[in-house]
Amino acid sequence: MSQPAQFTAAPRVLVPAGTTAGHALRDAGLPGKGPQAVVVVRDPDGRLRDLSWAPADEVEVEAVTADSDDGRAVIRHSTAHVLAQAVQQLYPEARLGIGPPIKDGFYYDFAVPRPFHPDDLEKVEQRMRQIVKDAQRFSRRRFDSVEQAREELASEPFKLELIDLKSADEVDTAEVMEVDINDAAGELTIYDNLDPRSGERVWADLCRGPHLPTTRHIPAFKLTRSAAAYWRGDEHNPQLQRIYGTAWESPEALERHLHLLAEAERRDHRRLGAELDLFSFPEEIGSGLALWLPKGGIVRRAMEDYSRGRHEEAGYEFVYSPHITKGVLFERSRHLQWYAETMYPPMHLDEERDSDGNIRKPGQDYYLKPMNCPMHNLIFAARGRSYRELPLRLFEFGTVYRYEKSGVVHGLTRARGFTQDDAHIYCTPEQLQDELADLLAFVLGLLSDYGLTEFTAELSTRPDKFVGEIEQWEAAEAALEQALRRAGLRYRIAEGEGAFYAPKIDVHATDAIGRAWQLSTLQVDLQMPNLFELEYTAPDGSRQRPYMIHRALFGSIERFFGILTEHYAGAFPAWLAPVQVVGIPVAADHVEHLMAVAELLRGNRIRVEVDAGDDRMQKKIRNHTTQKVPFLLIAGGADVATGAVSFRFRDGSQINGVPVHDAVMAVTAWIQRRENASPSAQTFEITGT
RNA sequence: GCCCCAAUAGCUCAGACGGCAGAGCGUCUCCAUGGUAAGGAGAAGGUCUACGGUUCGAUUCCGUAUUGGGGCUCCA
Repeated sequence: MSQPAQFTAAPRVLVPAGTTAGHALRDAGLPGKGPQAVVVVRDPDGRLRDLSWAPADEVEVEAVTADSDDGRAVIRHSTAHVLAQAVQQLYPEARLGIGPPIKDGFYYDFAVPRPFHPDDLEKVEQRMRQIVKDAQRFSRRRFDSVEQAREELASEPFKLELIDLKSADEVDTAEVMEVDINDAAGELTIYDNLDPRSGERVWADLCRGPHLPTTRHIPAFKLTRSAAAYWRGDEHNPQLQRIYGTAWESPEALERHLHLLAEAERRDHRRLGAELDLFSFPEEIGSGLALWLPKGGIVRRAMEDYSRGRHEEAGYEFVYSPHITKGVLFERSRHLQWYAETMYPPMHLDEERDSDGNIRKPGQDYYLKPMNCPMHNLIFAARGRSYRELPLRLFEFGTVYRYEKSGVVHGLTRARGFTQDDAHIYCTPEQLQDELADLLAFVLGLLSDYGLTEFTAELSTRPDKFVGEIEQWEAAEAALEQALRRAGLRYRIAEGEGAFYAPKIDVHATDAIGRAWQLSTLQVDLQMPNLFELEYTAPDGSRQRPYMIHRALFGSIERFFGILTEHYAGAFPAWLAPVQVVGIPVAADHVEHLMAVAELLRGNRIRVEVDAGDDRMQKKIRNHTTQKVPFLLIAGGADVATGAVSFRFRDGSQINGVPVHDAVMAVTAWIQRRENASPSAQTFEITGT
């Protein structure tokens, strides 16, 4: 069936005066069931309305279907109401917080005497299914006055607080909490859940809406977890118990989502790190401090080697700096003033006391470095600098230590000790624009070489806590934005999210299952050169202050390694794989032949092993496939006789009887090309017999 | 840092109103020499995370700590 390209513009329908949107849609023949069901409508002002909405005059509305973003939000929000009702029926003492839709689902916060246990969630979910089956009608009702609302919601302290906040206009609740309790006319509304037979009110919740017509219209949902969360996201407020769930336009869509979650779990780098012998986090070392095992070490070094080569080509100079320094350095950089709480506490050294215990010499505080930039500033200042040296690009794989709060540490992606691929570029004001544009192109190019190809960016501007002059900040922000435009990168502006000393660009990459990860960061720093009084001599002999660009591409090697592990689900491209080739003899007689092949490969710097153990070959294939080895070379009597080997790839495909010389050349070429695709009989262009 | 959950062999996990500790995988030994995802037999392997408490007796119950997980907050 050939059809012209479809623009999926939402259908529009005229709603005559005195009838409901729902009726008009039904008359227009739009579906009320299935993933394409119309769940709400958008009025001419762009506001979403219940299907029971009956406009005073004839209007044209836009149908919002269940499988649209807005449609899903309505489904999820309605499901959150069902969750709240179920919880209050099972635990009558539970008081309500808020229950907004979020990415992929919804949550609802409750004040309860006892936190929810996983078993409780099952009970709640069962009750929710009953409520869905009941087909309770969501019915909108407007309060006549704030007082009336206060009276009706007297037993719900958090709802009262919302009413107070809203009527005092203290906060924009829509912005702060992703929910709005006022309707279009600025009036308070409540949604009653009505029993379909008796029409009696079963439950009610302060809400702006809109909602599905009935609870029966919820196509598919599932509760996922419970956790604590602070009321209105502020850690000074009481902690509420939050229940998370997910809801979708169809059971199939829910299934797809759950499958994606399972897929993410399968790819979890912490799990793969153990299975593939890449790294470990021994308790004896401490939270957030990784031990790299030999196989992880190989991958890491391959990553570093390639990055180092690219940086060399791009004119970077390589430096090294100590892990520990006297506090005076970080006083000068202001880190001790602004970020002391995320630094490991100092080591107090060199103090001397007399025999009475009185301090004779006060000693020094030494700190582990949380950043490399102050060190690099000292390298810049090690001697006088000329404009001829600029841009000066100092690069270091610099290991830093940050005392992250215990709750945020997460595998390699958020560790306490990690190594930044850190560089600082010192340049003249005239060079800044081009340097930034080149840099951004360099960043995207390098990341692509590791197999990440989809990028977006974020421009973070001046935060509340900042140093320096506002005009300088604005100039730097403009320079960054210009670089983004020149790179043609899709970006959004994150107001106030810059570092205390600099605005920045963050580059996000999308992985194989569609998750966005923040990777690279570029910052234009105006303050460090001032604080360190950095200078270069200009052509006219005057002393000038350079600009400084901070940048890290991987962010941290640990983090990037973790992300790549998840991106490839542990099946690294051959050039990064810890073991690139394993030779598997059909029987012991064929070991010698494979040893000779391995020797040839090893001569080409290929990481190759021959499995001469006494497992059966089927078992060896299984073992090395599980270990995600890209090339398995199998040899039996036929191969030995003809001077050949047989390939088996990670996907199970095979190429048999390839002459040894051809096989060695092809594998070597594939790896030296740094091919990111996974080799298979289809992609690996070589013929057998 | 806060809330909840968890911790048993190298790994994944079972287990017991409180009374000598279990499986699979892995490891080691032997047999088997097998053409594309688990051949067979045997053995070794444990302070049941740590420290306190209750108890005749604690891996099991209680408390604290450590580490991990899910969130909140945070992420220079």
